[in-house]
Amino acid sequence: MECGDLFNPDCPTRLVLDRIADKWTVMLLVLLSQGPMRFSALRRATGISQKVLAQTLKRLERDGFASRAVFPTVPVTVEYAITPLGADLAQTLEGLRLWSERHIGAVLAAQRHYDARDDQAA
Amino acid sequence: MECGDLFNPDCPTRLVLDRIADKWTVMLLVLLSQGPMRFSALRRATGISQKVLAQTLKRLERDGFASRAVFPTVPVTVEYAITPLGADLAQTLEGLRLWSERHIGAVLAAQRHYDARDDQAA
DNA sequence: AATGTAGGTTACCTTGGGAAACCATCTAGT
DNA sequence: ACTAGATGGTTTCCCAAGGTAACCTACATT
Repeated sequence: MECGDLFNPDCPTRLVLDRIADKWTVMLLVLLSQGPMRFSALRRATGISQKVLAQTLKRLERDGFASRAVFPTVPVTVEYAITPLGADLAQTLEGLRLWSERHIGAVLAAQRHYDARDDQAA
Repeated sequence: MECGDLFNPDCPTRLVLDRIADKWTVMLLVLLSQGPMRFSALRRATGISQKVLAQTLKRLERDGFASRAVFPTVPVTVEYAITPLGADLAQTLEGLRLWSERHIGAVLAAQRHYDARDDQAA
């Protein structure tokens, strides 16, 4: 049942959107697309909690977006790298990052305007 | 403090990503970019719950992505339309929708592969 | 009077994220 | 020998966000 229709609630395409339309997923994929990174480097770069970072990386690996490599150094080194599929997605997500950085001013202005109007009503 | 650096945890750009990297936001903006829609039409098209739909639409309005118009018909008609800012964002998100629909097969295949490997280990 | 429709709000419960502690393994320092 | 420190997690607990279902207002039909 691979209907390919995002707007059918029973379509598996929705599952894909559920996964990739997530702030941590976006941030990790954009980071990994710049080069492989280790667990603690990802943690420091994003500020994500250890638990959720581990969960999110597991999902990225399961979905075929990232690969996990363990090097028996001491202490152990675990490196996460992006896959071709993940790189393809990251390119799409990069547009989202650029949009955020470019339009944040407009969004904050809209919020101030909305909140001011709200105060009048109250 | 509009630093414009997505990877700084204290940067307001993160707030923007938090809002737009959300599955309901993506779906609603893509829908609204095709034309204005009423509350219940959005509800039927997405399957989102009434409570969360109302919340998400309020946020979209506050962030300047959508506008709300009330028509005093009976019963009352409330129409949501996309704004220029929202349309700009929706164009970026449309890429995400297309990606989901085009690569769902690869993702499902990766999941099957991962799960099969997992079964062996167990 | 009862029912239906549109657009919500409210109460309640369950799920998921965040903070902090713990753990295994090895090395370096004293 | 003992302690501290780094890495990559897992576990525990708590709180906020999401889902379900019931209710509400206003009017119109039957």
